[in-house]
Amino acid sequence: MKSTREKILDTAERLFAEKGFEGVSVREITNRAGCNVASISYYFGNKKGLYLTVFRERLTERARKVQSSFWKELEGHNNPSSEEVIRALARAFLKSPFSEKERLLHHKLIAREVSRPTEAFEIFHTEVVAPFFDALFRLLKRHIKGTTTKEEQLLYVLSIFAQVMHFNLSRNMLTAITGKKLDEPFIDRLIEHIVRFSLYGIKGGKGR
Amino acid sequence: MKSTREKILDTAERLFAEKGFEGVSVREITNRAGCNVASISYYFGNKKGLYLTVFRERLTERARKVQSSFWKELEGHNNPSSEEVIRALARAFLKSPFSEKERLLHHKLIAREVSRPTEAFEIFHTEVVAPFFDALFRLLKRHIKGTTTKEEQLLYVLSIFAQVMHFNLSRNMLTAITGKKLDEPFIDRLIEHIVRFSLYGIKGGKGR
DNA sequence: ATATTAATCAAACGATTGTTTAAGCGATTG
DNA sequence: CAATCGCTTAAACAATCGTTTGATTAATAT
Repeated sequence: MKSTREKILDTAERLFAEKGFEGVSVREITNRAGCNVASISYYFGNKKGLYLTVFRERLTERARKVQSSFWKELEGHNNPSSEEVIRALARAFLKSPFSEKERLLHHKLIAREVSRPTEAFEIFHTEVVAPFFDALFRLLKRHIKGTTTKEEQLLYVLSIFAQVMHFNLSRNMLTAITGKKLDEPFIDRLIEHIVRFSLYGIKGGKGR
Repeated sequence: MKSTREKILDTAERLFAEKGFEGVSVREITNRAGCNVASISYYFGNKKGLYLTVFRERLTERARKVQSSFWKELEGHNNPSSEEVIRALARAFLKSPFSEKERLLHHKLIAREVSRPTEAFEIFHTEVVAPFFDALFRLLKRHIKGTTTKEEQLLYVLSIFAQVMHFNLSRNMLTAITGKKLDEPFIDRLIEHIVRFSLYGIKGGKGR
């Protein structure tokens, strides 16, 4: 059976993702976790301490799994093409080894921090985002035409990231507009869409 | 001088965008607006009524301006190319006739509703999003290769929309990574990036 | 078995939440 | 002048917020 501490983290992660930091009360968290209110100050100091712990112990770890599944996709290809890199990137974020629910939860929490950074963002950025972008940059650099700047390469990665986030977060709008569920085969088509969508600048463009 | 009602709407719009619905108290709104707490129930019934009014009177109107600036870009071209449509779309969203601050505010409020819909989303979707997507679809349909499905065309629009939202919301991360401010010339480069980024599927792709 | 530590609990704390009340204001109307 | 109106106000409301307290139970060590 799970410890009280873990049950609180499970519940808090879900509720923070759904409603945001101010949208959830500590009592809702502890009630759903089946424990006492005082447990939060006992294990995490206070509410903000709980929130930061969710990032430190849950999000950064999950993000590392996403990244390792990215590198796994590229294994064997010792000089992957830009298309292979982009597909691996899209797949890693949209087909990471989590349940659909877990992935949505993960991206919601990140999206909140990205659009309104707190102390949690600092943790996440230095530990996860920055080193990954660095590695990605080195990987893409080789295939770039002469005129492409570093800024442009970074924008490619950010554009992919943007789509992954948005397609996850705007499920309601997405299904309302397309009429399709966001199920496995649709996600596969989404990935190929992102790849196709992303290749023009590197491969097909006629320069600026 | 502005009426109390308008001052409340101004302040509420800004604070709801910054902190979200639960993140702001009615007293913070009225204090900053320089009026009494009771004014909210007097003019808007309650807090939620104020939030919905922000969407009804502010966001939908602003969204209509964005759309009309999109159609203005395409004026004269009676059969615009896909590149022209995409550029007009990106420009309308990133260079709409608002201040930078106003545009950021606008997108933050929408992003919140998209990732966690309330009643406000229904208003916004039926009044603004749905008819615009319909018109866009008719505009793009002409240039599509044989194999492209309607789903795919919708994904193109959503991918552009995703980037606009993300580049606006993730300013902190964007400047942290690229080292550039999100100023006018950078936004111009962003628009061209989005256009280039978006054309492969329609023009350059070799099919599926 | 006893002493010590860890974990959980109900209850209460003061502060803040959204909302309502009733009195008061100046301007307009009869 | 008196009455009515739209509007603003301070004060109070119950409810909920995050946090703390002190007692009680469970687990571990001596």
